[in-house]
Amino acid sequence: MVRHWLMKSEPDVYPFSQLVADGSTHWDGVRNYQARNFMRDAMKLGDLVLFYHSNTKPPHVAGLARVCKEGYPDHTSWDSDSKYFDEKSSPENPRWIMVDIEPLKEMQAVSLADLRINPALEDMALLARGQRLSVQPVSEEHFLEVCRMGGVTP
DNA sequence: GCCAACGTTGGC
DNA sequence: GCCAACGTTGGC
Repeated sequence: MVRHWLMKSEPDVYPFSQLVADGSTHWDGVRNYQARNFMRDAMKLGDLVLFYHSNTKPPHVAGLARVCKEGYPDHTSWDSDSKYFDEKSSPENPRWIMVDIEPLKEMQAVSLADLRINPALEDMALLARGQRLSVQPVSEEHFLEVCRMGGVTP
């Protein structure tokens, strides 16, 4: 079964266009346990991803991506030169996990405001007050609705 | 730039 | 195990 996800990236740091240019990327730097657990335990090859641009005006869903490698240790966690360095993580005992994703389709940007006013997305986790998970599950129904709003079919 | 919401840390 | 202090996220 293909699952559906939403992953946040700040476009100043890593925009969807960069993913398209790169062909694929490893999703390093997640340092939140809940998000890590999703990547470690639940994300599977071929799962579909809404690529969301946060901390920009306006925040929006920017494209569709797909998981192309399942969870494995995030090597930046034991790289003391990395801004994601965590002294409690090591190659022998990695604390943080990443997946690889690849671009699937570009889409028309769907702004957060447009998501909010769509009654079909009322229960979407992204829209819940105060939520800030950078990797989160999306129901198939919500996923397809966002795709429709962005003018793509997955 | 502000600040609400949330997660983590560490003293006790 | 509690909880205050602190740091981060991320919309506005």
